[in-house]
Order: sequence, then C-alpha cells, then structure tokens
Amino acid sequence: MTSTPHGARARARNEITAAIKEEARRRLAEQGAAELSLRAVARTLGMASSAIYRYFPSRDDLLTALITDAYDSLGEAAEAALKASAGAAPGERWTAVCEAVRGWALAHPHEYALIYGSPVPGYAAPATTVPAASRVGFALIDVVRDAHRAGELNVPSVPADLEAEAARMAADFVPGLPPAVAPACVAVWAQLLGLIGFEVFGQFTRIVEERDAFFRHTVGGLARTVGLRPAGAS
Amino acid sequence: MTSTPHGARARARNEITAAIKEEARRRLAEQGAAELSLRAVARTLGMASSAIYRYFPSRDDLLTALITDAYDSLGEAAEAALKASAGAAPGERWTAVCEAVRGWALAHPHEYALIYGSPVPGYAAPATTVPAASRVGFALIDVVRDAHRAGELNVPSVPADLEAEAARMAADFVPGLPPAVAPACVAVWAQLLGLIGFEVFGQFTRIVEERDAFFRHTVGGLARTVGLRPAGAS
DNA sequence: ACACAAACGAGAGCACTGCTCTTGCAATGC
DNA sequence: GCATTGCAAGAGCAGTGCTCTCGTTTGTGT
Repeated sequence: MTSTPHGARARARNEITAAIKEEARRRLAEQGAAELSLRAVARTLGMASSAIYRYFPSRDDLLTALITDAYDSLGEAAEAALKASAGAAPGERWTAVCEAVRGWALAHPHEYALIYGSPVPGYAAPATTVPAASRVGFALIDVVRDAHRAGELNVPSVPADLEAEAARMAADFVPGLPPAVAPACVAVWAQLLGLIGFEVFGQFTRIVEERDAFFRHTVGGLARTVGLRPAGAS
Repeated sequence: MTSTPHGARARARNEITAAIKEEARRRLAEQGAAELSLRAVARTLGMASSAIYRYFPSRDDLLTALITDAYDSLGEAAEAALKASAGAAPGERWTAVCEAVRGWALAHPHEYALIYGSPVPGYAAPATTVPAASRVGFALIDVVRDAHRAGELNVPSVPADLEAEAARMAADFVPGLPPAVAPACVAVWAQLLGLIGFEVFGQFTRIVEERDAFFRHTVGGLARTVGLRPAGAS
C-alpha cells in the first residue's frame, strides 16, 4: 500500500482533500460559515466547482469536516494547557484550561460559532464528531479528578431527584469520581462555554469592559461550583 | 375608507408589513433563519418578490425586525413569570424566571438561535435591538433587587482588579444595588443563557437525560452565585 | 378640480449559489 | 492490449438576494 501504483492516486486524493479543507477553513475563518461557498474555494483552487463533489458529497459534508477539525483544534488547546500546568494546584490548572479555551475562541470566532453557535443547516451533529467534541469536557474533568486524588475536592450535594441521573452521568463520563460531582461538571461545562460564547458573539459589548479580569473572576466561581478551591484563594 | 386620506395608505402599509413579518416568523419557526427566503414569503403572500423591498430594504433588515420581536417575546415571558411570582421568596422567583426563559427557548428554538446563537449574516446587532435584548437581564436583576430590599441578599466579594468595573456596571445597569453583585449578575446571566443554549442546540444529547431536574438544580446554583438563597433551601 | 409627486406592484434581469448530468481523458488492473 | 475505474470540466437546472424600469394607483398642494 505504500509504493503500490494504487497509492499514487490515493495520495493525490488525500492532498487535494486536504487542500480543499485548508482553503475552506481559511475562508471560514475570514468570513464565517454562511459565506463559505463551494464555488469560491474551487475557483481559488483552480478547479471546476463540480470537481469538488468528488471529494465532498455536499457542502454540509465539508462543513462537518471543518466542525470536527475545529473541535479537535479547541480540544488540543485545552489539553495543551492541561499538560503545561501539570503539577500546579487544581485551582490554577482549572483557570489555565478555561483561559486556553477562551483564548482559542477569541482567536477563532467563526470556528467557535460553527461548533457552539446555532446549528447552521437543518442542524446535524453526526456521531463522528462526538469524540472530538468531548475533549474539552474531559480536560476539565481531568482537573477535577486531579483534585479528588489529592483529597482537595469539595464534593457538592445533589438533590434526591438527581441521584440516579448523577450516577448514570458518573458512570458514563466521570469514572472514578463521586457521582455527586457529575452534574456539577456538566453544568459548569455548559456555563463556561456560554460565558465564552457571550463574549465572542458580542453580547458583552458596552456591558463588560475588563474582559480578562471578569473572566478570571467568573471562572473562579465556576471552580467553586465543581468543588475546587479557586486559584489564588487563601 | 376615505375618512382619513392620509391614513389609508399608511394603514395598508402597516398591514402588509405585519403580514410579511408574520409569514417570515412562521417560516423562521419552522425551518430556521438560514432557510428563510424572501422570495418564498413573497410567493405565499401572492406578491412579487421585488415588492417586498418596498417594506424591508434587505433580507437582513427583515431578520433584524424578527430579532427584535424575538427579544421582546422572550422578555415578555420572563416578565410574566416575574409578575406571576410576585410576593414569593426571591429564590422561588429566581427559578420561576429562569424556567420561563428556558420554556420559551425550548418552545421557540429557531428564534432562540436567532438571538443567542451565532450572529448569522455579517453579524449586525443594531442599537435598536438593545432595549428589547436587555429585558431578560433586567427581569433577573429585579429578583436580586427584591432580595436586597428584603435584606436577604448575600453580597459576594469582588477582587481588587474588578472593583472599578463593578462600580461602573452597577451604575449602568444595577442602580440601587451594592456594586459587588453587578459582575455576578452579568456572569450568571451569560451562564444561564449558555446553559439553555446547550440544551436547545442539542449539546446535551446523550449527556443529560433528566433535563427538568438538572436545570432546576443548576439554576439553584446560579442563584447562590448572585447571593440568593435558592428555592427550597433550608 | 387638476396637475404633480410620491408610493407602489410587477416583471425582467444580473450575479451568485448548491448540485446533477454528460462527456472526454488519464491512470489502473487483468 | 484492453476494459474498468477515477477524475476533471462544462453545461445546465432550480433557487437565491437584489436592482432597475415601467406603468399604475394614491395622496396632496395649488
């Protein structure tokens, strides 16, 4: 399969597929998903628009590929912050990961809109995007698990009507942690992305000015919600 | 009809404008903003597509009108819950307003996507939408102010690098409340809408099953963040 | 009462989109 | 060598937002 005559075609195909994705990503980053036109990327690639359909059966499939890439790129940023902060106090790691996610979102607003904004077409989140999408959440959970191992986790309480749900959540995503933290993790995950989304989408215009300090402070509150001692707390 | 010479045209114009908005809103609710086509609404209204431009100078202007309406509709839902819960404990009112917002979002997912999802076109949030957009936030703040008047507000602390910002925020949106609660209010506002957005946009699929109980519990945590005693807390 | 101006509706048309189908060419497999 | 397959290009369809023009209707100032 390496130097077989069959491989030449395959390699060319991979290269062209990558070139299409790259150009599409460039346009996405500049103008947003709504303005992404198959014909335009075909034009700048010097190929007929119909040729693109050999590589992506439809525009939505191209978008799905970009979605997966965006999830992965964001997940990598979060995991990088996780690694870079290894050994630090859980509270510090928490804000490090959160700020990495925020930094990525501010640097790639259109990609962020693609994955956490409104589902663009008839909205479809194919199952293939799930693993890439969960990386951010797992990075956050890693911090919590870290704190739990160190005995520094303040396990929250959970109402009776959520106990079963918490147990299921814990079994699915948070193995090795007390079930009671699972709902808090999920809630904080959604709240963090909501907070970042508001900033990226301009909802904070004329409302929040000191964005950095505001984010740091708010993220500290989120840490407390999952049972962590926030960074810099006495 | 000839009673008011000047009013005949104006009234017809208002009626047609309303009919266009109504039909557009219907299509928006069914298919989403991306699929909203000017020509299609013109067709079902029995008029030429070019005639629509006498009433809305562009598709984006129609969308802007729908955005304002959606903000108002959501704001009304929140304010209705506020009124209906008058006299109840602040914690109860808090979850009442939050659940009203969530209920509206789940009932009008496309409208919700329009106002809190990714900015669709080249994204424009004209200043005219601001008052409508702030109604939800003010409904939440009203609950906090209510608690403060009753002396039941647990004023949070604010780090030194946010004190000036908190004072500015308080002067702008939260008059009569201690400045320290302002950042918490803004943060919780963003977090609440983020939480709802995750549910509406399907991010909770296969993750949260008991949505009602989960939301109730999470919203209780948000209440605590702004200094309220959550509903049903001892 | 009449003329003038403004508002209006309809149609044609432009540039653009996603997507399909057919045709011709080149590389691959027997 | 020959048949099969993968690929690229072009034409074409249906649809979009938007503009322009051309009559017609409606309201108003004199």
